[in-house]
Amino acid sequence: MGMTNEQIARVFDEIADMLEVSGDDFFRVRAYRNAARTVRECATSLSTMTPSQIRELPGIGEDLASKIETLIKTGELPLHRELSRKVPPGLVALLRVPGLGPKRVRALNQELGVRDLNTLKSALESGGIAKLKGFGPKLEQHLRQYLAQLDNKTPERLRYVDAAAIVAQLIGHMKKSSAIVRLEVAGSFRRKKDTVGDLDVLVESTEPEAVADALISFPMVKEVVARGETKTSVILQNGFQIDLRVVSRQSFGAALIYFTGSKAHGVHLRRIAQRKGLLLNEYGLYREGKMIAGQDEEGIYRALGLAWIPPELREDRGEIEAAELGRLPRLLELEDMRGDLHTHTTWTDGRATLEEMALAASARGLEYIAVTDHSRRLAMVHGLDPKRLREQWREIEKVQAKVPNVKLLRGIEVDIMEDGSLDLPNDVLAELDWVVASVHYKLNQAPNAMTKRLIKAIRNPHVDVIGHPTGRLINQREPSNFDLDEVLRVCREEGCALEVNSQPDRLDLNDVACLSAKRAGVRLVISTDAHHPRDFAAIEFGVSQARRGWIEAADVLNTRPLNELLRLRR
DNA sequence: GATCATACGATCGTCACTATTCATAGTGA
Repeated sequence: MGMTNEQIARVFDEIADMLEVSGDDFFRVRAYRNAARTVRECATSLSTMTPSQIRELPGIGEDLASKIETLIKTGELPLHRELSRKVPPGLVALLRVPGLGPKRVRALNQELGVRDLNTLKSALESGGIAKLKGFGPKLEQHLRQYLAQLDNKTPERLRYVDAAAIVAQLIGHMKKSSAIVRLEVAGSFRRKKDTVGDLDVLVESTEPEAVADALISFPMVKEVVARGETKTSVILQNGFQIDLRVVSRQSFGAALIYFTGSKAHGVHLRRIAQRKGLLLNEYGLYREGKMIAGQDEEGIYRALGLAWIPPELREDRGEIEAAELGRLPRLLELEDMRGDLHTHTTWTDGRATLEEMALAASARGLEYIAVTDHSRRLAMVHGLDPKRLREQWREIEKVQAKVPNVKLLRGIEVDIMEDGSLDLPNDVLAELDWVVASVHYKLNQAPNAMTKRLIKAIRNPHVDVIGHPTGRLINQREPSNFDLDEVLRVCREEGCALEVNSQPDRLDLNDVACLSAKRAGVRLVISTDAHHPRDFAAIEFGVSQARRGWIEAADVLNTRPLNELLRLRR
């Protein structure tokens, strides 16, 4: 049978969710969550491990080991099946509603028969929720607001990273077809937008039928919505749509421009073509009915008098004017990144030891990393107080001796308190090589208060950079509201940098804010916020956002060699 | 459910904030 670690982890996570709303023992729930995490992070496939090796994993005892064995052998688990039968599927989703946890969800279910978002809505309409034990008028009001906001939300777009995972599988599958000469994924995916609504797949082929068949046989496909001569559309099990277009070699470049977009970019290009007495469409660039370009993008841009424009810039935010003048930015490249200035270890909520992180950084060829664990305000992750921070410095010294080729900077991710003060005293901060200051709670402060809070932190001379400045979590949490221009002004004045956090659900600052920062003369830091060795790879996503924001290597502090970086500190 | 270790039974990351029960349960980071 065989199951991937991710699949096993998911079963355990679902069991934990279902046990939780069933009101099962909290520690049992946590045991399943821990196990899910262990399995997910295990570097070798559990299907290839012996039972005794599995038993040795931390948090996996006799019982869970045998459950894993059952899963690998049969692909399912009686406990999971039984719980799925007992617990309404929509009930688990209610745990994600702010203000609702296992206890309240259970109460809603037992007292009012609430099973999912819809029945919750009816319960709110018919009243009575506020009378439930543990519920009151305030909470009822919050729930109403939340549900109303859900209603006007546009359908969810996938995070770039999730789209990328689908693309990787899709390409692996399609490449097996010999009918495909060339394949490119266009659309917002190619422009590296932080979220992707659907996939536009462009294929060069002389056998459109065979290419369509290849797409339709992709295992994730749930439904074929359209099938024509050159266009096929399918919907995947997760609701994501893929549009396939088969084009000829001579039109490939024109189609690539057309389907990469953005729409505004395309409109602007066609206007330029018109001005020159040309016609641009998805098949090519024509003069008096005769094709003069179309096979590749460069040729079309050239014929329009433009330099080739990187997809990340194609938003009609001035890139066409810049291309006309030969003044396109020389965008930041992945290879420009020399160090990572935001990382965590097992001293707080990291999942790997300082040594493991240092070795991973070395393996990736990084020149330096800042070890920036949390400060004490984040009690849940056992945030560092001055005493433990100093203890960490001793370990940094020891690990540095073992891993000499990556410079380990003594850092902190210090919490910005509600009033803008910092969670560690200045004399301690003064001893550090690198200080990231971040907001982790009370993210929904009024805009004025949040602006003041950030500015006070920026004015602290020890702060090098503000971490994940808006606090947004893609599809989960809105960015906090503050006056970005004012914050940028003070950053510029104080020489404080802003972070582009590369975690796939943060990407914070986003592309537009990167551009604003650049225009305001504020330096950026692109970091991964790595909690695990494999997180270092996420730098790719931060770099993409920065590229979308016209960022060049010179705009980013951690493209510099170490000595230059330290000199540039304020 | 795992772990530790008085080898059975206790312990398992903490703390601040919110709403309601105004001292405490529930939630969230």
